[in-house]
Amino acid sequence: MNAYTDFTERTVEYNKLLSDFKQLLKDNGLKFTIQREVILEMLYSSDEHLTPEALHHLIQEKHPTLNTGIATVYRTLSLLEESEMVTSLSFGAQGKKYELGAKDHHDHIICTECGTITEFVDEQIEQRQKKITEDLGFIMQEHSMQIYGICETCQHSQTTK
Amino acid sequence: MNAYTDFTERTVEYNKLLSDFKQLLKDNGLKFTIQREVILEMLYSSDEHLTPEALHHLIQEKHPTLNTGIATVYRTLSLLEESEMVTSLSFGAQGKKYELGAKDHHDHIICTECGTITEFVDEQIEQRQKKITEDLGFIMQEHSMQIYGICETCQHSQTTK
DNA sequence: GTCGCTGCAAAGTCTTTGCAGAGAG
DNA sequence: CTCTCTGCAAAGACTTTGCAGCGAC
Repeated sequence: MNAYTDFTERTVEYNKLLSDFKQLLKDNGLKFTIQREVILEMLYSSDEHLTPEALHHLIQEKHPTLNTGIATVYRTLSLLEESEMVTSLSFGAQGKKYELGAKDHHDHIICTECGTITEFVDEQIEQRQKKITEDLGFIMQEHSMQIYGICETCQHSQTTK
Repeated sequence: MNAYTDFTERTVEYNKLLSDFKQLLKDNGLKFTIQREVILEMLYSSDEHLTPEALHHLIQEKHPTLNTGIATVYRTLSLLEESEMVTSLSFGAQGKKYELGAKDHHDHIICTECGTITEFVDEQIEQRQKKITEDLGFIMQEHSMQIYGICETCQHSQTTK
């Protein structure tokens, strides 16, 4: 269904992520704690764009004994964002959502009915963006694009509205 | 310097905006108040992407006698946004910025050094977005794109950093 | 052992809401 | 006149911070 997900690579990918994270911590004299590991793991395995609150909920559900505080979630997300291991998205609604940034660059298409976020990449647009940036005299650092629309599922259930 | 700004059209454009706004209010049994007019006027004349707070400041500066409250600014912006007369942008940082939506569609390139926002449109990307959306089975409603980089001015003063 | 990390609760931001008087239609 | 708006202040939502004990190294 989704050509971009290759399950056979997940473990390898996650292990790399984890060791990158450990390295990052070591380089900065920070400690590798269970809470930090769990946050990374949840971000990785959930494959979703999570709000800090949703992430916190998920952690309490999967690892209830840890009794992780929301403050730790915020602190770790900030840490990960500063280190560019995760990216934050703020689409209109209140609050941010986070996703792992280790994945390849991609853009988002958001269903305005059900809120689902789908990812995509288009090489043609990528190149065009680069050109526009240069034409305007900028040095490009990053970019993001969102399309808002109604997904196939919601189109079909549209009659109920 | 900016090919997209045509000063001869500004008054006409603003008057249209204003009468659209009055019509909108009338259609919904709402009242046309000085505060609402001033908010629209400031949004129009400032040509910038304003935060509610910045807008409030600007209003207090230009129309100190009105003593406009921040709550009114928020209420009016929500009203304008619902009616699609303004668009809100949320680029990473806390809080939203607003811009008049009556202008033609455009995207944004943001300088990560000085925060300046430049607008642009690229027909090629527009069309590509449409195609992608269709390919993914979505019905497109709107879209937004942001490029982050370093503007020409900041590149030159980069040495000071 | 040391020094950073964590949970808790308190403090900050930004935004929304309730209310009584002011003002548009 | 009526009914919506407004400013004010209080309440909410989300995020950050201070602190004392806990745990990684």
